[in-house]
Formats: sequence, structure tokens, C-alpha cells
Amino acid sequence: MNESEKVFLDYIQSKGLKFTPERKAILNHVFESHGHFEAEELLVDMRKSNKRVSKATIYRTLALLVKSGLLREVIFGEKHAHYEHVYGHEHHEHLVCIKCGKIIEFSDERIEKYQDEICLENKFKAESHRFQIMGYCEDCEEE
Amino acid sequence: MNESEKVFLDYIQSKGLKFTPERKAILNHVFESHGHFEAEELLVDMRKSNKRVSKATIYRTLALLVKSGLLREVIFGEKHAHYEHVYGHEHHEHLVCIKCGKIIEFSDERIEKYQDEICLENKFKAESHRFQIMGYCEDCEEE
DNA sequence: CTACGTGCAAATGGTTTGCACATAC
DNA sequence: GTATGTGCAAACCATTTGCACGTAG
Repeated sequence: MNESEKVFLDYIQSKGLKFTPERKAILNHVFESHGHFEAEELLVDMRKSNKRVSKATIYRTLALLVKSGLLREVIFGEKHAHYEHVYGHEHHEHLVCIKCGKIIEFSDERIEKYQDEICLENKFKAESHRFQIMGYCEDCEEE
Repeated sequence: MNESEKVFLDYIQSKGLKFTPERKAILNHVFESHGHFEAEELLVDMRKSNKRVSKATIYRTLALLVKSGLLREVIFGEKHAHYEHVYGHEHHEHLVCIKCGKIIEFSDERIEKYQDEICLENKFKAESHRFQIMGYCEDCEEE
């Protein structure tokens, strides 16, 4: 059993839920691969590898993975959600190319400090944040 | 004719579009009131003031208002979009309470500086950005 | 006069849900 | 054994669209 399975199993059990083959398959598929992905993409991808799970189960499991802290939902301005790994990855922010859709990640510890200051000023208790810059990547430079 | 009408009219005409009573009514309703709002809310609100416009026209006009630079679309993690005034308002960021939904605005010129630095490093041309901190407001402080 | 806009109702599309059957524990 | 999960298809719901009719310029 790998590390992400342990984390997930802990969560599952702490909630009195079951570690089904479907959940295991989705978990492993998610953590075997790529960074950002969408629900539909995951479904298609799993079909290709002959891991057939229903769309409903994909959605239900993704919600659990988010709650367990293994995944995060990211929204880039489209209608559908994207997901990215939290487990094993440093927190980072996104540059989103509004022409080709490319996502560039960056991280900067100043943002965390800054968040603390803002929260102090506003008597706010931060849980998470999201910093996205929308624009044009090198290849899509306007005009 | 007020200032926001002038801006909108300029945009409308520059695109060869028409300044219809429906568009005028929506524009005025939007700029007479509140900060954040949703499409549905605007519709209901206008009905109350006996300004009846179809849902389709609301959506079509909101899109124009965004393109003209008068409004901005903001997404707070729910499924439906929120809109806020750009015209006549300083750029700002949001603290979003994940319990009561309250939105606190803040602005800080350091964010713009960060953005410039990050973009330089990543050869990216920024058009806009979004910085949101999700957490608990003073009244909803966890536990 | 005619290109553009409107209202309506139907279509869309990602996501969620009800239900009958299956299974982890 | 029983609470939880799964797959399926139907439901949801914000938003978009096709179309016949209306109107700004």
C-alpha cells in the first residue's frame, strides 16, 4: 500500500466508509499520473486502461479525495472543475493563458506572509487561498 | 446620460450594436445598486421594480457589460457566477467566508507588484488576476 | 429597410441524485 | 447481516441557443 492509499484509507475509516475497489482504482489512477485533470478526462483515461467506473462514482470519489485533503479543486474560469494533487506537492499558484489554456505553476512564500497580514487586519481565519493570473503565455503573446 | 451609460454606449457603438431600452434598463439597474450580485438576483430585482426583461437578455447583456469593462465576473466557488462593478471602483481582492458566505473586500498595491515580478519571471503577459482567501470571518470563527 | 435584439421555450453540459441491486466489513 | 457503495438513467440548474417576431438606427 502506497502513501496516498494510507492517507485515503485513514480518512475513509475515520468516517466509517468503505475502501472499495472502485475507490482504490480511482485513487491510484489519479496519483499515478499528471498534474491537473478533469472528471471527464479521468473517466476516459480509466476506460482506456480497462478500469471501468461509472461517472457517478468518479464524481463521488473525487469529492472524497478533496475532503481527505489529497486533492484540491481548481477553477480556471471554465464551467467544469479541474483537480490537482495536494499530497506530495508544494502549494502553488497559477498563471492561466486565456488563449491556449496552458497552466504555469509558481509559488512564492511571500504570498503566505501576505495572507497572514491581510487576515490579521480583517480578523479573518484563512483556510486556503487562490491566486491566479490570467493573461497570455510566451507563445500566445497578444498581437 | 450618466457616466456608465456613456462608457457602455461607446462600447455598443464601437461594435455596431444597438442601445436598446432593455440594455439601458439593465445597465442602470446594475449601477444604481449594490456591489456583488447574481444574474437571477438581478432578474428578480428588476421584476420588483417593474422592469421586465427576459432571462436571456439579462445574460446577454451581462456578457456585454463584462466585455465593455464595466463589470467583472467573480467566482466564489459556487456554481453560479457573481458580478461586481469595475467602473468607479478601485481594483480589489476578496476574503470569502466559507460558513456564512460573507465577502470582505481588500486591496493592496503589493499584489500588483508581485504580479509584475511573477510575469517577468515567467514571460507572461497579465491581463487580470484574482486573489481570494477562503476561511472564516470574525462572526464565524471556527469552533 | 434591415441588421441586430428580444422573449420564449427548448437544448446544453457538467454535476448530482433516486433507486434497485451489490458488497465491504 | 446491514450500512454503504455502485451503476444507470433521470433530474438539476445555471447558462446558452434557435427561432419568429420586433425595433433601433
